[in-house]
Amino acid sequence: MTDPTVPGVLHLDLDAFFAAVEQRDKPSLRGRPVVVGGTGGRGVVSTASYEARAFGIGSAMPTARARRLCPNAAYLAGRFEAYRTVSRQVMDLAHELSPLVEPLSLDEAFVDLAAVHDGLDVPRVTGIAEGFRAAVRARTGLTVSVGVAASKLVAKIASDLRKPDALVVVPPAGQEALLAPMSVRAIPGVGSVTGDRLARAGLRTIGALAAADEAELVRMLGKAHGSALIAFARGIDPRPVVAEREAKSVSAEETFAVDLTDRRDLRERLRRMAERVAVRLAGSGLSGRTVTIKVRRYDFSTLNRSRTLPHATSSAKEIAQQAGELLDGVDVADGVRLLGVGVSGLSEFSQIDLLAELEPPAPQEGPEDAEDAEGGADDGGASPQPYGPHASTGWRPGQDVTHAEFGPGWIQGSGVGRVTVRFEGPHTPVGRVRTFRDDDPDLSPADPPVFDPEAP
DNA sequence: TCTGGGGTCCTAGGACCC
DNA sequence: TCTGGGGTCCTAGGACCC
Repeated sequence: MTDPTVPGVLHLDLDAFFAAVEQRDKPSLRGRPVVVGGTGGRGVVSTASYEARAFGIGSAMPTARARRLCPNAAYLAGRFEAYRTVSRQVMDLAHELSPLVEPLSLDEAFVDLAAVHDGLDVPRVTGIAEGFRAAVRARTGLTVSVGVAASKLVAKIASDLRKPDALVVVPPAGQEALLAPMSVRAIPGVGSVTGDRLARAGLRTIGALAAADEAELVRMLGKAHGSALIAFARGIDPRPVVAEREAKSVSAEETFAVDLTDRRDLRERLRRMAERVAVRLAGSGLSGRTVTIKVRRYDFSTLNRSRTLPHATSSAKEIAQQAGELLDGVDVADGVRLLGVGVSGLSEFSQIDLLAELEPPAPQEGPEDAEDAEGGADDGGASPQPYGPHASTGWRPGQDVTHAEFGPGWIQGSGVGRVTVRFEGPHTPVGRVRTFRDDDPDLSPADPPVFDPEAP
């Protein structure tokens, strides 16, 4: 439980994280608009650099619209391996402040300072937070915004207040004055639907919400949301910082470049996604009892179908089998734009599951599955690929590569049998561009470049 | 403008059990 | 005959977050 009289909760939020890593590793992109996200026809923006935001580009915007707003930005597919490495470094630094670190995503976390410090006040937490921000910059070359307050709610709002590269400490006594005039949309958990509902009831600011009638709010938004929201508005947030939350589900999904209607094709894609889910389950030593498929249709309407097994599984084959049967119950004739599969009801891997994985496949499953696999493989080549030209060549914009003669670089673009590479890295000057045939044997994918904090 | 991929949490109805 | 009360599990849908 957090102490409402002490500014003991720190929230950290890396600035324009994915785009900032790209600009760090690609000198030619520094100071320029950079957009990381889906680069295909149906992609959306994950992160826009501040230079790109000046053009009106923001998260969750369709990339096609971003391209119209700023055709000259660099559009990159994202390098999650590199982002994970930086994230780990930042979380390690957070652990030096307190063992109680609660990551929310790759670029955000809460840290419970009160868990290790007594007598925290504004000057003390300011010193701690500035030291942390300096350490992040030195270790990763990136800027991080930080908010410190007496609760998670206010710490998170504070970190967002003067982004980028800012620290905001909210003393408990200043909390009410800060919150009252802010829009209800500033509260995490109030999105467009809840925001509109509140606005229709005349509740636009946190101050107005704080004075609202709780029973009415509960009627409008439901028990949990209604009472939590009014408490937040009144500055009451007793949620503790919780380290190491356990995963509740593991899933994979894919939006297709073109809506699909062929059942065998869909089934084969579902099977491949089931494999990815199974690999990740096994990687974390988990298995689950409930298999869910997600189907988004041509008109964006989405449905889920799930089935709970008497036992937990992490077998790709079994997940694919269950998912396939669930898909049989869904009408796909009008076109499917997204398909996904997930496993929930997770538990730690049991001995029984381990044995089942080691045993040969049950004989009665054999023939049918073999047929499916063959049909799917035949089908694969002719089917529409996700995200057009990049997927077919294998080169994705932003991807790290190395060339036998020219060394390390990154893919600037590809198409019509050619690929353009810029040869530079985090500690080089802006590099030169060269174009190759996209099947040039001298060109190969590479690991992300290593950022060296000691480099000049 | 036309909407990704990976998640979390909540609600509500029905089955089933005691 | 005609109708309890509570708890848990399952399924489906939806809001929201980064």
